[in-house]
Amino acid sequence: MSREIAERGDAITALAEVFREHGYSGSSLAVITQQTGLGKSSLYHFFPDGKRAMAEAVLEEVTRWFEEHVFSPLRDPEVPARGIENMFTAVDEYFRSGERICLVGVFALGDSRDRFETRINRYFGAWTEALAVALQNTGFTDEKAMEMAEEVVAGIQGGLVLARSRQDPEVFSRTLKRLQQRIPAVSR
Amino acid sequence: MSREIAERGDAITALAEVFREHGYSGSSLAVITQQTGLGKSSLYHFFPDGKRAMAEAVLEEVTRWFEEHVFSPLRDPEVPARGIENMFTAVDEYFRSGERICLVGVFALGDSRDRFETRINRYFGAWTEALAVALQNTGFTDEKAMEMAEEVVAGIQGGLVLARSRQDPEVFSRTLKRLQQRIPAVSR
DNA sequence: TATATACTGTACTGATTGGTACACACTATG
DNA sequence: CATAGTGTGTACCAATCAGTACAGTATATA
Repeated sequence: MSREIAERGDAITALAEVFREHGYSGSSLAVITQQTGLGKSSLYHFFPDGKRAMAEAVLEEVTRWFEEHVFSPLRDPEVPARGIENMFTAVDEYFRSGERICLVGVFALGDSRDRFETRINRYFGAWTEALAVALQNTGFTDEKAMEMAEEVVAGIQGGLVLARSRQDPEVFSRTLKRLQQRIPAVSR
Repeated sequence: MSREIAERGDAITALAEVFREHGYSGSSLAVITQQTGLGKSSLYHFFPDGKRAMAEAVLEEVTRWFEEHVFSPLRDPEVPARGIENMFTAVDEYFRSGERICLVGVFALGDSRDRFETRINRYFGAWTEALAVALQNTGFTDEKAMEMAEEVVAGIQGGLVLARSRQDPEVFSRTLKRLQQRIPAVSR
């Protein structure tokens, strides 16, 4: 019967793309099964608590990825400028230069906001604070660092919204470039 | 039977709040009837083409409002600085200093993106271009004006996303202030 | 090769979805 | 005060929703 045995990790990767594309309530089980290629039985095998658990797992994985590839390098006190540069390249790759949008942002604006408010809050909180730490380490005052960190994180989200709205990924690339130039330690 | 006779305009205003809060697919007819106080029969009386037509009407009304109160003043060649200042105050009021989010942004990130892509694109296109015109009239070169306009519109959207995500409207207020300070003609 | 565990297809459930039908009640006009 | 047009409540529809049950088939370990 079963040809290709799936793993939970693969399922999460596929689910992330579905939720990113359709939002939470737009991702019906029918859409999910079709787009992931996994039957209901497989999905409920990996996620016995259903659709909500699927979204939780996806949010957790996204946060984990950013923690490892973006937030953690930012907190390194040895080479703060490298952490910031790394953030811009990692973010550019992750969002495929503006062709992808931020799943956490999608959840934050959609009807799933209340359902996942803690995770959403933590994701953006961790990002902003890690970036502020890096900025402090490049010489910013605490206050200015927090201000700039907020500006950059908000700017990235806005760039994604605008790029998606105008169906022009270049908007995001330009936004990233502009933001990077506002940070002396990494602008060239 | 009917106590309070409703009008189409009132319905649109109420519908806007529902879609803003729950997104398109999150706004079931049950949610809509409950939150607007209008029965199905009233809704389908005003919008014979159903839910999709309700969302179209809301998008049209939002665009009309911004055209009148934001975009049009920006295009006035006589007093460009006043148009820009007006934009910041109008936007601050409209989004209730960060307690509200952008309905067009919600639609842009959600599953309704494809359904309303033309309207979404036009809204942000009109905003960016009107602002660019105003910036040119304050002395920016064409290129710099377009760049700055994109930065401001994206910044506003990002500020809204972050304010909602962190459940802290102040984030939006700070974002607005920062953006305004980047424009010489209106920073003080 | 035996057996336990991991995975999956098919068929169902009750609840909710967007939408329709139609009788009824308001209100504004003549 | 008659009557046309506007607005509304109730009851219904087929389709889809998330979730469950269960019999099956793969794979891993021994």
